[in-house]
Amino acid sequence: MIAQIIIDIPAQQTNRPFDYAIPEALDHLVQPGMRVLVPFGRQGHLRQGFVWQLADTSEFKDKLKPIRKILDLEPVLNQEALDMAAWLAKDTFSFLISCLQTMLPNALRANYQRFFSLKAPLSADSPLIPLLDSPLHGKFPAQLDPKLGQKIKLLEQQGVLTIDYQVSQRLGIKKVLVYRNLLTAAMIQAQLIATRANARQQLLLLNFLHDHLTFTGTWADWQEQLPELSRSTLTSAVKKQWLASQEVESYRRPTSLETTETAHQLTAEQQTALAAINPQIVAQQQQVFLLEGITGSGKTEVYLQALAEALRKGRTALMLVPEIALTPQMVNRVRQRFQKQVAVLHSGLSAGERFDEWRRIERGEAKVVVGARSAVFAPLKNIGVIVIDEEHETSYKQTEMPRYHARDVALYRSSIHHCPVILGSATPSLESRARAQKGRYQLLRLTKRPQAAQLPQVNILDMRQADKVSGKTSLSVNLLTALQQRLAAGEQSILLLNRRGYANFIMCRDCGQVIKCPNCDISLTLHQDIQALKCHYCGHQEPIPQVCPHCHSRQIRSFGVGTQRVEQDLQALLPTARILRMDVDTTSKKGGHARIIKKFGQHQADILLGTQMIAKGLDFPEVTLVGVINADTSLSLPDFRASERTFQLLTQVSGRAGRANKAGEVIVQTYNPDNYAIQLAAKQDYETFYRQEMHLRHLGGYPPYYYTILVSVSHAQEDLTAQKIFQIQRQLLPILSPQAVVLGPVPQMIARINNRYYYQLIIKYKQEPKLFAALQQLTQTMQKESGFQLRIDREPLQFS
DNA sequence: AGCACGCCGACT
DNA sequence: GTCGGCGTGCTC
Repeated sequence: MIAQIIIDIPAQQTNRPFDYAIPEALDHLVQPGMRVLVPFGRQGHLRQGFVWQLADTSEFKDKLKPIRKILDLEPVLNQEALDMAAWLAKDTFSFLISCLQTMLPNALRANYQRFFSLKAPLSADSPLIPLLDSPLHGKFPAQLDPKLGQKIKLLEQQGVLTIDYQVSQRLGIKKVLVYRNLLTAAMIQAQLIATRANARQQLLLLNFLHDHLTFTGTWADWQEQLPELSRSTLTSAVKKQWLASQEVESYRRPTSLETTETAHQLTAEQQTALAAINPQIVAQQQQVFLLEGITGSGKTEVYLQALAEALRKGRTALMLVPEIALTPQMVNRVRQRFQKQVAVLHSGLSAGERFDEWRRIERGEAKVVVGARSAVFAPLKNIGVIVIDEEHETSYKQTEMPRYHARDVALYRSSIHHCPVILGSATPSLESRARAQKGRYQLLRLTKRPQAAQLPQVNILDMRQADKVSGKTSLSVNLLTALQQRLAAGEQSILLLNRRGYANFIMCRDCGQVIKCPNCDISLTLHQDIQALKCHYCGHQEPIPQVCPHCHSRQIRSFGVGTQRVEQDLQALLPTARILRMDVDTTSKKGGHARIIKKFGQHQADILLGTQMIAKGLDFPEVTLVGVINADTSLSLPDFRASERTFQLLTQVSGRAGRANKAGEVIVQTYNPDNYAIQLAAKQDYETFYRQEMHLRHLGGYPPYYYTILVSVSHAQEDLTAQKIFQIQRQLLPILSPQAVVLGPVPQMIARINNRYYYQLIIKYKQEPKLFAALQQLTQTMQKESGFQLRIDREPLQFS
């Protein structure tokens, strides 16, 4: 037998299977979907590969090398997954190997170790005895004897043992430090006197210990009780022997919720929606629903009851949520409904945690999967319904190979599993809404808020006329006054800084030169906190210069509004306000995002200041004011989706104000008060926006009236890059119909990144039967052209 | 990615 | 003559 194997070659210069001989010892063990180690190249170095297919013969019959080792006793990818990989590779012009790897948890891409657990002790003569490290637990040796492997597999089939996998790098059991008080009440009194009055944190800690002598917990637990406490105070307290610290094993899935939640009473609209969806789950029909519901209209309840219906029918369910909306609040709500049947996949998990969840899904222990983009590949069997919440979110599209859109993958899977798909949003993408218009999707609308909560009062503030706070160009007196009022009333505010297409750069006032990245054609961004200039494309970093590098003038200043700058200004204007800043800088650390949200949710701050990420799916009942500092910066982007993005952002952020019993107010500062996107977002009027925007897309010949494909080439030499893109254009033009439009070739908006030059062209088309094959052909030929990189992006969300 | 093969210029 | 620079192509 011959095994055709997709090999993981780092450079990914090849996209076809390689044939290998199956040694006799592995004869009936090798199956498609298994990972194997094979010798590759002249040196015969071992590489990991996926068995793609089995075959009887090979045209390389005399050159065949044998498979060296199998890494799985059961395939990690079933036939459905392999077929999906083939489809995905073709659909996104990607390499098969990259598709196979994105479908697996990271842990399986690297080395891992295998263990087995026994249900009962083995008999003394069992060949597995040498592998045991405890009576019921054994370890696979690095080089497993194939006969032994066969034996283990047989025992697994008989249910005598189960096989567990662990990642070798993460093999160490996760440990956390737990701090425990050592002081008695009397000792605390003594220390309180002995400690200097300006040692604020230490006094804080002592006072807390006085009232909680037995308090024990991790750093996170302490911080929850004493938000101001720094970690170093705890460590120094250990040194002074006030506290003892101890390493304790922590489990990867600590959360098991005691509380349960049952289904809510449905509104009439929610009932109508479910009455349409549920029969399709029962009938196993591949029907797509577009659930268009204003913020707070209870879309989630519809999802949850649809998931429940799938489970009742003995099927599984998949729910996709944007990464940013995968908050503990959100996850807990699903867990409370479905308890242990839920598996959660998100980027906050370590490789080990993620793998544990993946295994639970694969074994069928978890029947409901909640996760971000890549969870669409979750190894669920017999899917009954797929939900995509906030379906318009751009984060569903992956920006690297394979450039898939989770929505398209979901539609593919629904056709295999014969199940309905629910796309939900308050502001659907025009593509989806247009398909609903044409009847390809069924439109379901939720227009009312259940608890009769009223929509917030939205005021559009014309910044051309408005009084501005003296010395500040970005803050109106109205907004400042409103902030002061909330502060006085003890209520919370959210401030959105729309930073899309807007950054903080440094320019010389004498010669007008902007400081740019030496590797890329882009200005460097000022980061006040680390006192450095940073390139957001290649990561280049340099200190802030004192004089202009071109003319040596001292008149170099920063321009633009950054969150750090606004935070400083606000703090100066509102000295008593507790301001929390949320942007890439403050959330990059693991869990930083969740920590800020938690802090704000517990009302430990008065103002939450941040970029787009504060707009998504957060629910803070105490917030009564939402301010948008610059509504229109995203309007001026050279992107036909600029209005759509602005509308979505403003609609979402406006929905954040006053959701419970308190009335909310929204202040939108803008230089384009008459713009339709801004006007209609203020009214939360999606349908009118949809019609108007569709009209403009029609006039401009943009999606959803046309499909788009971006073809981009890069090379270290600019002239070669330009030549190549024109050559590609000449190749493609003859096979295109007269209806297709080719835009470009042009240099990319940022034409040089990391010392590579980028040129692109965009094809707009309706129906081009020959185009895909030609592009497929192009990926093949370009592999042979060294130094060039080709990128083909179907339906790109960013045209740069 | 590696690594061999091969074509060219510079050197003991 | 021969050593070694790196551009090019292959790996079942």
